[in-house]
Amino acid sequence: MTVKPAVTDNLLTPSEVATLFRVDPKTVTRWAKAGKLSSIRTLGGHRRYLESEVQALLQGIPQQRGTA
Amino acid sequence: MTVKPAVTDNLLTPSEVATLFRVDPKTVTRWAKAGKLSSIRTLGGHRRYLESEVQALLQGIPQQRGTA
DNA sequence: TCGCAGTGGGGTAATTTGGGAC
DNA sequence: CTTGTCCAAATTACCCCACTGC
Repeated sequence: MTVKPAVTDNLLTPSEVATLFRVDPKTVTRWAKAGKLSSIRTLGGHRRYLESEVQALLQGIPQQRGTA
Repeated sequence: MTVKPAVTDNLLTPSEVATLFRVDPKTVTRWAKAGKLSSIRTLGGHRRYLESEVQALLQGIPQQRGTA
């Protein structure tokens, strides 16, 4: 059934995502605040992003919501 | 986090590519719109170009499509 | 505990976008 | 046909400082 293994739910730091997109870490934070990127927060308030999410976005794959 | 594997191509900003080609950023944008240049967008809509692609073009290496 | 690098928050300047026209 | 410049708006980059993460 061509079951895809794990989704590599690896967490990336703002600088990691920023490097991937060639933007400023602050910009990545802005995306998270804008709700364009899913973010997990540490107990200290820092954000962490899903690598799978970032990879999908890099490929130009929008968030598929509702496959009606 | 200071070092990261280069699993992704280096991305250039419109002004970077424009400087490399000695043209206006607007012209670079037109190339992207014309499909002559591969480009990925940031979540904000800004374009980022592959340095490998630009370098290849700068060297006069046309994109072989169709192998006709 | 200390220190270093990274991160968050706010604000401002610079860049990029989009379309139309010459 | 291609390139450069005008307009307005949106997005991004860099400044400060205080705190987090390791």
